[in-house]
Amino acid sequence: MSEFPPVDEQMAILMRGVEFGDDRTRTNMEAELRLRIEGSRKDGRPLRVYCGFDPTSSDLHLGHTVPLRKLRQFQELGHTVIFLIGTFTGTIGDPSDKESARTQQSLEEALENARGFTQQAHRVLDREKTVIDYNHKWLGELDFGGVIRLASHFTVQQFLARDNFSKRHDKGEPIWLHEFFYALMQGYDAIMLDTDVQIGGTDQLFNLMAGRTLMNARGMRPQVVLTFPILVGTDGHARMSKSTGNHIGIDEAPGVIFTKVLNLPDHTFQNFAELVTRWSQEEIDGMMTQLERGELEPQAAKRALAKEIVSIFHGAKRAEQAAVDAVRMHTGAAPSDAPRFTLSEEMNLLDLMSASGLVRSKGEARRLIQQGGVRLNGEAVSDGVLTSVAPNGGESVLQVGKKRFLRVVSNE
RNA sequence: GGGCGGGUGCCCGAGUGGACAAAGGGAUCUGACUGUAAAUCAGACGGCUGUCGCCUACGGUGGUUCGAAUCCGCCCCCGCCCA
Repeated sequence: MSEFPPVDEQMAILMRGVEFGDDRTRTNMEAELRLRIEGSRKDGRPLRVYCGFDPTSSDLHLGHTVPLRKLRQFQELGHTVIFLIGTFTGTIGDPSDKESARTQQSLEEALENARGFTQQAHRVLDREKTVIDYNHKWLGELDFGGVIRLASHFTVQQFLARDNFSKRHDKGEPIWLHEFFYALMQGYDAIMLDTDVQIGGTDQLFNLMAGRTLMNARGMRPQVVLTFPILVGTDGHARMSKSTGNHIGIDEAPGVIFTKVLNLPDHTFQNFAELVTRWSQEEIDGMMTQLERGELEPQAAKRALAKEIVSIFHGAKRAEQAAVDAVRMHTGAAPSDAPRFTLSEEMNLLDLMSASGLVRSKGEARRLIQQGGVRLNGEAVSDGVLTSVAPNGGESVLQVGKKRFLRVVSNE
């Protein structure tokens, strides 16, 4: 049976982008993966590959797509991919994410979020070939004895060696006991899914390794672990995450994604190009050289990046539109996807801005107007109460700052 | 279980009876500048209100007081040290 591509071909694709803290781990994992692939080819058995995602919100962002695209590659090579939703782990909070260590959600919330998650994941994964599973199914069933047995394979020192625990420990910041169990749960997932390979971000290395420890303890062949670089957020430094507020959601409007990418700090270009585009390494290297030589404007590079990213999730046509809109917006015209507000009676600007959701409160609207940040049809507004808009059949454009637009229309 | 120190606005953090919607910093927003970037400078940053005004806020709750983020009682939570 050789329905799988040759080993070297598979290795080349799968190892692309893999990053470990040290070379030893890399060589070991690479060797182990090769053995697995050889075995799979010989027996005609697809590898079982999984990656877990905590449904802390119902939306996936670009950071999630990095491992998703790797899963997709496994799928295309004929392997079995399990999209595991952390319906249980999500209720605990991953200590890798300092904020979420505290916010625990209910299973109901997790399941609710999982719906949007799955739907969005199918934009990257092959719907037909993806196995979806939920870890509350087995983690929720584990009894206390089972938990203790899992815990007995680790020492406290092992956990304290982990960067984010040791730092917090030194600073006297709280480390909740339940946070320690996060790694155990992820490891147990690997056991229950009987995986060959688990992938994740480099920040997940500890958790992925815990899976190996536990599988070993059970006499199972430990999973191969592949980790990938972390995608930075729009601030250019911190890991992309919704709770940090530096994310670019794949379900966001094309125009929003486009401008967010365009506004990324220049130095993030390579990180994004390598992790979230379909460009080949050669193309990216070429662009990097051009950038260094000053032959390519950083902004032009980001424009191309923005177009590419939008077209991945929304198609080439809408990416083109978003590019056009970005230019229009720069000249003060409303983009084609600006929200609309239908006026049924004459309203002053304060009421209009607050009713349409353009601002959170009238106080905010007052402040913005005072600061000269509000324009009506291109003209700066000086008073929100005296200025009003009446339904006249035409369209008025209300603008806040540089990016927020509202098209005010009336149904007359 | 004991001792000590804490719990303040989105985050960090000052404030120990009135001058507190609460210093300062960060984040954010607006303006200037600019490459629709970064950096920098200026302003804003609980809600309602056409400037004086009102309401809601300093872990929770109940008090003391003309008046409490500030004092007292009880409760909940966190850190350090001891057991």
